[in-house]
Amino acid sequence: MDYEKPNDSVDVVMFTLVRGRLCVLLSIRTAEPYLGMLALPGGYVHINSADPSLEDESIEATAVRVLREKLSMDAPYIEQLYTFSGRKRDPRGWSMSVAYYALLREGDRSLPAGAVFMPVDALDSMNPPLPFDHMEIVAMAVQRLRGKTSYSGLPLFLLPEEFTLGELQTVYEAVLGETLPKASFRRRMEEQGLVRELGRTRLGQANRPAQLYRAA
Amino acid sequence: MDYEKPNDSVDVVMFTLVRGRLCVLLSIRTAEPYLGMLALPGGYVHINSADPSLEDESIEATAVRVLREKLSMDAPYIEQLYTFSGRKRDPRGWSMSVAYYALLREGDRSLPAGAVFMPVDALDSMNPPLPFDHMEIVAMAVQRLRGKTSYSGLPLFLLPEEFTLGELQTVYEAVLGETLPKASFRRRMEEQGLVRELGRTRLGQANRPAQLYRAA
DNA sequence: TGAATAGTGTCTGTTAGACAATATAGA
DNA sequence: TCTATATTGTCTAACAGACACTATTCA
Repeated sequence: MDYEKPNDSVDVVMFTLVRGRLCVLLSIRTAEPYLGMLALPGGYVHINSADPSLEDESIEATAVRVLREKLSMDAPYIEQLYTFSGRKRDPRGWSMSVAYYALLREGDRSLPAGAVFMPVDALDSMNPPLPFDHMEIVAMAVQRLRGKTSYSGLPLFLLPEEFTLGELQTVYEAVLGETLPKASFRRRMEEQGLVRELGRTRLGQANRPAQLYRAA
Repeated sequence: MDYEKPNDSVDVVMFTLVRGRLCVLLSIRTAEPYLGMLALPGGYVHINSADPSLEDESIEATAVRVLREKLSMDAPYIEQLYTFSGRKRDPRGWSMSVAYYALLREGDRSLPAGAVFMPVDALDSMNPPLPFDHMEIVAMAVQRLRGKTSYSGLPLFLLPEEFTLGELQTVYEAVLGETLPKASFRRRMEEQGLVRELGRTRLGQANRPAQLYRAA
């Protein structure tokens, strides 16, 4: 194998909720190109044939390591999104980036310096826009998240471990960008067995207390 | 970038129908490792910073080139599946393979020497099994194909351009591995606007002739 | 008591599948 | 006419959304 090889890296779209809005984590770049600009956190794959204990087990391990090293974060959900490639996406030359998206629970948030949560619906009007093809990556991640939200319990990873059905519905609505009928939503959560009732309630509000649930 | 880099390659799961059965294309390996064994067709990404006209525009272009060069085939549909990675999947060392799956129309078939179409439901009992992690790749491709089949017109790419609704239903059933209710199937194709009636019929059978359709 | 949200029940239009009746070619 | 498949129509059970009624806490 003496041919030229692409640069292999990982980019992560980390979603979370901030005051009920769907946000992605952006990080200020500390190296060229685009030094100082906000971009998706990412990094190179680590390989070390001399000492395999120092290398990434797989590209997903790279993604997990990037989140841990650069942001001290451990996401409860991470999934491969798509692999972006070509000469033009990175000024350093032909590159391949395996994009992942991850979900972080609302409130799990001790952001290191240089990182921000940006509302997804504000990205379009961001100026300057995200470098590389990161806009495209985020767009695909949002599309995937919405798609899976419509038939799965994925948004459960955006909430604390205990939550009410009202809170869960609010999260679904934030992700999908539309309101949902209450009765149908509750029926669906029950019937699909996505949640488990705890038998405790959340008091302190001037209304009937809500049952607490966990992901099933 | 003076670190070690993974070997980047592409593997393609090419689906087609042979006598109504869903098959994948396997190709006899002409190089080590696993020389002489049946495996998914694949190849390395071509990069050439000296002469960009010789290089692959993207990893998808690599997949298309592999099909063309090694098999003289041009698939009407190709889509990225997943990226597999790690040290152990290839004895040559840490590697990354972007897997694609493609659909070929039934009948478009002038197979080069060393290539075969293997029924998907025969793969489990293949001995020796496919090398590398190709079994896993095919399994994921079948899963993706079935998933998309249940809500899209993907199997249209497995048929000749003109077909009857009966033929189309047979293809859906071959892909999904289950029979479908006729009336519902026809309603769905019409309502989702997946097909267009041509106004011509297919004669020659001892029964009422069927209308011919095309993908809409 | 009133406000606010939680939780539940009913109704209705839509739809997927079951079933079967009719249509039309060749043998 | 008979056989085989095409095509269409009807019925029904299941379900999603609309709507609204009841429940329960704090102010």
